[in-house]
Formats: sequence, C-alpha cells, structure tokens
Amino acid sequence: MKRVTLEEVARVAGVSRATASRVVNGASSVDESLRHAVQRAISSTGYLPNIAARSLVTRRADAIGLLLPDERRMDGDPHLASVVSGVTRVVRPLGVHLVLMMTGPGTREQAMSDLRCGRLDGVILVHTDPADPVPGQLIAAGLPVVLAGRPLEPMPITYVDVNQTAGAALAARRLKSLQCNRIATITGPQDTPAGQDRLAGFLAEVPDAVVVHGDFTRQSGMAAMERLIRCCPDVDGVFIASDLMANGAIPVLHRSGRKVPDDVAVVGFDDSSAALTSEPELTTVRQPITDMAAEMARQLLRQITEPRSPAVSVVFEPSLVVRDSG
Amino acid sequence: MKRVTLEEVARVAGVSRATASRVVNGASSVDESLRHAVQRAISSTGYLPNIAARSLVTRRADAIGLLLPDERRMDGDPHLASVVSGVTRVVRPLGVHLVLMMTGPGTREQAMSDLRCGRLDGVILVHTDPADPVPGQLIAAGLPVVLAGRPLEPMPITYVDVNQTAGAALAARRLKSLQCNRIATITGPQDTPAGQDRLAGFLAEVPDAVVVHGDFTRQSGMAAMERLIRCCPDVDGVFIASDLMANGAIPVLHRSGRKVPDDVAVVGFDDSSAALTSEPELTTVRQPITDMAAEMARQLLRQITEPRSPAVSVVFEPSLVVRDSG
DNA sequence: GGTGAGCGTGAGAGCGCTCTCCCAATCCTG
DNA sequence: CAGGATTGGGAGAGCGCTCTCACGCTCACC
Repeated sequence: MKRVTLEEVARVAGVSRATASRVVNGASSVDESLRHAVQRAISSTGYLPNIAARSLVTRRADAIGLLLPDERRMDGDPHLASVVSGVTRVVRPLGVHLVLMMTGPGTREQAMSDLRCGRLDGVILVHTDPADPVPGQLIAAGLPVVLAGRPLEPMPITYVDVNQTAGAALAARRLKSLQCNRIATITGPQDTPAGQDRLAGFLAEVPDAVVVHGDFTRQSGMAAMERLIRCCPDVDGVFIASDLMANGAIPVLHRSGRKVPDDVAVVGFDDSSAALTSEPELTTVRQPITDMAAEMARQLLRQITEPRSPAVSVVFEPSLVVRDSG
Repeated sequence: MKRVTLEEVARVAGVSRATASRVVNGASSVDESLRHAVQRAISSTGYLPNIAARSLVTRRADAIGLLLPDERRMDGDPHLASVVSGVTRVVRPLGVHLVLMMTGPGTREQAMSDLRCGRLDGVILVHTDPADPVPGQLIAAGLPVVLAGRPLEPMPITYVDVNQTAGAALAARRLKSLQCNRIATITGPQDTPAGQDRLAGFLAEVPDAVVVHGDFTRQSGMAAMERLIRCCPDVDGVFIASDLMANGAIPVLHRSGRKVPDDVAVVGFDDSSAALTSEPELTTVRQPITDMAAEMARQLLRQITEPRSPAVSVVFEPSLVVRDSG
C-alpha cells in the first residue's frame, strides 16, 4: 500500500502533472477527453491528494478552530453539540476541518500561533471572557475571527448573536398575557452582554419588576429564588434569564409550597436541555443555536476568502417556546 | 508581516538550516552556544514552524479525529464536553489537533480518506453503530483507531470502556442495602453492549428483578416507568440504566403519587448532568468519562507512534455516587 | 496569407521543512 | 603520536503539490 501521487496519476493518464492537478481542482479549461482520462486514472489508482503538500503552496490549512471555554464553564452549556453540528454542516462540504480547542492554560496563545503558522485559517470564539485580549489581538493582526455573542466593548469584529433584548421582551409579554401582577426576574451576570441585555429587555416591558441577580448557574438560580420568595412572597410570574437557573429555581418554588405554573409562572431562556428536564417542562425563549453556528462558520469562511472584508454583526430573532411552566 | 522561515532563522543565527531545524526539534547533538544563538534568532524573528511543510516530509498530520454520532443521537449524551476535555488534555501538550467530525452522510468515508491521505493520524470512534463497517475497515487497513466502548462483536480493536457489569452490580447492591423488596430495572437498548451488560450485571445480583425495556432516551424512560408501575405497582426500588431515562421516569413516579426515595428508590447510571437536574438529585453510577477519554487519546497516540502494536482493551471501574433519589 | 488574439498544455520553479549523507574536528586508545 | 572511533555541522536532495509562464495550436480578421 504505497502512496500514489499526482505524478503517478499523470503518468497513467498520459498527461502532465499540471493537467492532472487542474482536473483534481476542477479547473474548467481542460479538454473533455483528457479530463476523463485523468479521472479514470484517479479512480484506478485510488489517488488522494496530499493535503500537506497542497497546503504548503496554497497557504491554506482548510481548517478552522472552535475555541471553547473549559469544561467547568461549559458544563452548564448545553449548546456544544448544537454549535458543533451547525458549524460542521457548513464546513464539511467544503472539506474544511473543525478543530476543537478547549480553553486551558496557554490555549489562546496556541490558537494564535496555529493561526499565524498557517495551521488554522480562522477561529470561532465562544464565551469569551470580556477581558480577554485575544479577540483584539486577532483583529489587529488581521486574522479571520468570529465571535459568538456581542463583545462587551464595541469593537470592529464580526459576531453572531441572538437578539437578547427581544427575547427578554418575549418572556415579559408572555408573563403579562398570563395576567401576572407581581412580576420578577432572576438575571444573568451583569458583566456580560447577554446578562445585561436580557435584563434591559425585560425591564423595558415590565419597568416595575423585582430584580434578583444570578450568574446563569443552577446554584445561583436556587439561591436567587430563595431570596426572591423571601423578599417578595406574592410573586406570581418570574423570568429567569437561563434555563439552567430556572432548573435550580423551580424545586425551591415547589418546596415553598408554590405550584408552577398555577401559583407562579416561570419563563426561562435558552431552550437548552435543562428546559426539558425541568418539572414541569419550561416555557422558554429559544435561540436558533445551530443556525447561528452555521452563520458563524459562513462568516468566518468569508473572511478567510476575502481578507480585510468589513466586520459585520448578524443578529437572529429568538422565539418563545410555550411548554408547561408559564 | 511576512512569513519568517527556518532559512531566515538560520541566517540570523549564523548557522545552517539543518542546525536550526535540529534546535527547533530538540535534537540533542547541538552545541550549547549554537543552540542559544538559534533560540535567540527564533524569538527575535518570531519564527513559527510551518506545519504543512513539516507534515509533508514527516508524513504526520499531528491531528486526530473524534468521530461522533450526529446531533440527534448526541442530544441525549451529556458527555461530549467531558470527552473533548479528556482528549484535549492529553493531546494538546503534544501539539496534536483534535478534529471533530459529526456523523452525517459521508462522514465516515470522509474520515477514512482523511486518514489515508495523511490529514489525520488516527481516529477515536464514539457511539459507533454496531453494524458499522468502518471500524473493521480501519483495522484491516492498519490505521490507528480506538473505540469508545466495547464493540458488539469481538474484534481485534483497541477500546476503552467502563465496567458496565460492575456498575450495574453497584446499583443493585445499593438498592438491596436500602431494603427494597420489589426491585425492577429499566434497561437500555439490548442491541448495544452497554445496554446488555448493565442488564446482565444487575440480574446477576437481583435475579428476580422485574425487567422493563427502554432505549436510553428520556422519552423511553417515561414510557417504561408508566408500564412498570402498571404491571408492578408495589415496586420500591428501580435501577434505571441511564440518568436521562431516570430523569424522564421520576416525574411519572411523582404523578402516580409515589415519593422518591421514600416510596421508590431510584438509582441511575452515567452521572450525567441529568442526574443533577432531576428532582430529587439522582443517586447514580459514575463513569470517569474524562479519564476514559484521556486514555483513548493515549492509546491512539501509542498506535500512531507504534504502528501494528497489539489491540488492547482498557476497562475503568465505575463508582456509586449517592445523592437523594436512592 | 499574415498577424494577433485566445486557449489548452507542459515544463519547471518553488512552497518550508526534515533527514541523509559526508566532511571536519575532536576524542580516545595502544 | 598515529590510528580509528566518535561527534557536530553543512550541503543538498527531496516530500507532493500549485501556479506562473511560455509554447504551440486554432481561428478570425483585415
């Protein structure tokens, strides 16, 4: 089982290596008969182009990186599979590899050098720490990068996000339509755009809502709900800024003797798997994660093929998924 | 920002390209002073080796693939992040890339050609369909491959698994120690090794257990539990072969007026996130997923560096995580 | 019939790296 | 101190591919 090269294919087809290469790469200007000869030679020899050799001359790796937060932070995030799936859908038909990198010591630097030494053509950054300097560095270096979610500080970087504000408004209107009188919200961390926007969007609809802070984790959801029913026992509708927090909060409600949704209506955000494992199943705001991931991939590929193309932001509209909790 | 090559480094350091290469690759036989000169040259020029060029001559891609089932099947699988994390931990320090491939039309063939054309050095196969011919083909071609989980048919292939039988026995003993008299189990699909072994291991300890079949999904957990309480209303202890099924089953128990764990003790399997989002939190059998993934990566790397090394199986011992459900 | 445009093809120069020689310098041993 | 053994470094040949360039051919037009 020896490797078969383009040279070999050319020999078998009776053409030059250049012509064989043209056929492999689908160049148009090749005579039909020669094209067929080459194609026959390819299948008869079982030829597969050596990517390293190609990559060496084209200076393209045909691989992109997906930079993820590490397991701990990912833990709560049910989206990984959806993100991977969305990116894959766009990227695979083009033969581009998806390289996964979990944040750990030195990962981001690693990704930078992979990018610079041509091992990666671009990266998608997920859940970036607002203080992280990497996105800025990448942009400054003119390297293709796409962010999942709006950056905290405005910067000329391409990102894909869901309309968080609109999503929170959807939740607010649902609660109002349920005739809730005493409405509260458990927020996400206020140092993240998602946390901020979900609160702002909600308050825009329900200005007098009771606000209790959380940080998107289950734990914080439990704690926040305990505080909420203590400070505001007559609450009858609550928007919880992530399903995971809602998942922690609902048992607290139950233990306090309140029924969901009869006594207290609950609306979550994310439509993650936590929405289905809650009891009752969560009414929640859905983000089209897979589509968003696909769009990130598309944006990244565009940047790769058209360097220095302008930064854009693509914002998807969320939708309300009505289940049993509110 | 032009690319700096080894040639350039050699020039700056005043040595030959060969020597510079030796330093980059950590060859021992280089004079200290020259080594330092080269290292200075590397950092002053900001040199990064071009992986494609290296790969072309070494015939190593320094990348491995992780072949996953598609999103639908993955959906229930809470392990993805843990698997990725475990593999990453082993692989990154070596500068090896982790390429994610979700099964879709043509993925497996794609992976095969990536392997053959030297774009991937090896693959880890997760949740392979028992009928899938790919593992066999890979083995036949002498390509490095590691399976997550024992293959259904015995074959000379390296795999890493948890001792499913022992795990089920752990659950059984827990239920017995709780003085349960009427013990049942909800199984996984019986055409998978995991499904088979968990049932067998359980029956070995509780031969007279009531057996109801499921397929690892939440839905099936609900349905199975409904059947169970109908056919066996006095059940007071049940081993459910996956946390996800347990997560679907517990609300059924609640709705039937049974309290968990007071009326019915429940033990799950996996220690996935579904165990924590259940109410009450699940007592379950834990598999050390991250460690197992790391071991898979190690085994794969060994096969890559030592081709034709014998197939081995590594089996991890599970442990019981006692929480509130049983 | 001469000229020029247009097109398909082949020759060949690299892309940046590793690695095998081979030579020179140093070391040990008798 | 001669001889061989050992060691470090350099020259250079590729790895397999793409892509530019120039060549030869056909065709149209004046």
